[in-house]
Amino acid sequence: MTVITRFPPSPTGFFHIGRARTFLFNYLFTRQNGGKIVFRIEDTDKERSKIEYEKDIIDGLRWLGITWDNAVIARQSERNEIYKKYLQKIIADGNAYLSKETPEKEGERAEVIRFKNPKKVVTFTDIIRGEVSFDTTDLGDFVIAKSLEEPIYHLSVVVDDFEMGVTHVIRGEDGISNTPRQILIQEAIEAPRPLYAHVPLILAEDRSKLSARHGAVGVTEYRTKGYLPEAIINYLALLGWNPGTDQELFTLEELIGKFDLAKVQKGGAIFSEEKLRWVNKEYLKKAGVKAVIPYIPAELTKGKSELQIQALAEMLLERISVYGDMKTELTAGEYDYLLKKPVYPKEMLRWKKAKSEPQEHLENVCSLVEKISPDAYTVSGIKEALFPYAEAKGKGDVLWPTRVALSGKEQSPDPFTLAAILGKEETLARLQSAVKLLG
RNA sequence: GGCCCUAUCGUCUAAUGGUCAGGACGGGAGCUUUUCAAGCUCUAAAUCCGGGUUCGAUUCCCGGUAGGGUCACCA
Repeated sequence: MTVITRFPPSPTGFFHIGRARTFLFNYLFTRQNGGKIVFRIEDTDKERSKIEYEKDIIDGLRWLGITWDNAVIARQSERNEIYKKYLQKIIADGNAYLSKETPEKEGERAEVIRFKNPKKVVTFTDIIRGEVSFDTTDLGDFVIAKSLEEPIYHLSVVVDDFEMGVTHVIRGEDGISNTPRQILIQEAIEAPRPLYAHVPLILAEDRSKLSARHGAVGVTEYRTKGYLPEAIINYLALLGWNPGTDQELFTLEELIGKFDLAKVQKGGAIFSEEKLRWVNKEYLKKAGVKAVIPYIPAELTKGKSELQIQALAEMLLERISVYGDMKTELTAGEYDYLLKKPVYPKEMLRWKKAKSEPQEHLENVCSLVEKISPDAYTVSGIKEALFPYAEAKGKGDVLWPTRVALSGKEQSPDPFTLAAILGKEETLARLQSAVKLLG
């Protein structure tokens, strides 16, 4: 039996991180079984469906690298003829009927189509949860369409899943209570019952269902913040599933190989951006220095040579978890010393444990820097030039004032890195200013 | 409230009818280092409660409690 699953977003909101994980689980399960995924836009609600949401979902999926298999995306709004056919059958069989109503809200109809509830206990097997039973009596005769031309979600889903040959319905736990009425409709149209798997919800800090009121929940927002798609995939896969080993970092291929739907957790999991940041940092390290360069804010690279940018990128990579951190820290003034000449009290130039005066050291450092050839003016080249002197005179005595002269800060990257980023000319200028300040 | 689902460190989770209940993030301490960052090492921290079953339950059963989901002419 070929596995067929589906991505059935309703374009009534931006691409949510929780939906992304549900799609990911569908994706992993289907790929490992050599199956097919049907992408289907559930836009039967014309008022709430918006093209911008649809675009956001598709863009987000592409960015994450989650693929589907139908070249043309199915669209429920174009399938009314099909639903109508099934509605007519259900009515003809006596399983549904036209019902007179008293409209209470705007837009409500005086006549709708209600399903004739057989009032029985429905039991289905959930791959994640085992047997689940519902008594459908409490559901009453629920509405399945506003008219023959306007089906409601439950009807269209069941018809589509049947027509498209869906074998596995993998969806969020919030869909579990929809299952009994959908099974009832399946039975009415004589469709086989797919296998169900209800994955636990992603929760906010307060353990409620993660939603827009909890801040960043859109995939696009994480993309804008500078997260790597691989990191998000990796983190999301681990939220509610694990391979049973200590491994935490996986490629998509590894996930496809190791994922096990039946081992998915039953309880909801709180989304931790803290941990996502850690995963992302691991991926940043793998991507390396070259990958950081395009993301460095232009203010920091302006007028800098390739060697300088290289040193800058190395320094930044060590300090960030997400590319967007560079922008955040820049805005916070974290890198002001790279943008303008530092201002600091001259006492700062003296290391608190110093045994000698900084002025002479700074003068000597100046002349050592002077002698470095342009192509050796790198972090390691500068270190090579200065370190023997620093070791001879006391590392703190020499390096502390050098670093402060370049950054004007108690805490900053090391002086070799700073010198390489600033460039020879600026480095010398700053060292000379420091000497002048002391003199 | 009805119905459904769930319950191991703060968080994500592993494990077994018998272990010092393991790992990761985050926290704390230390090492390294001119400072910061990074790195390394160490450390604190959990089986919701009450009954059973059992020689023995975190694990199996029942009850409670707590949390979540869902109860549309939305999806």
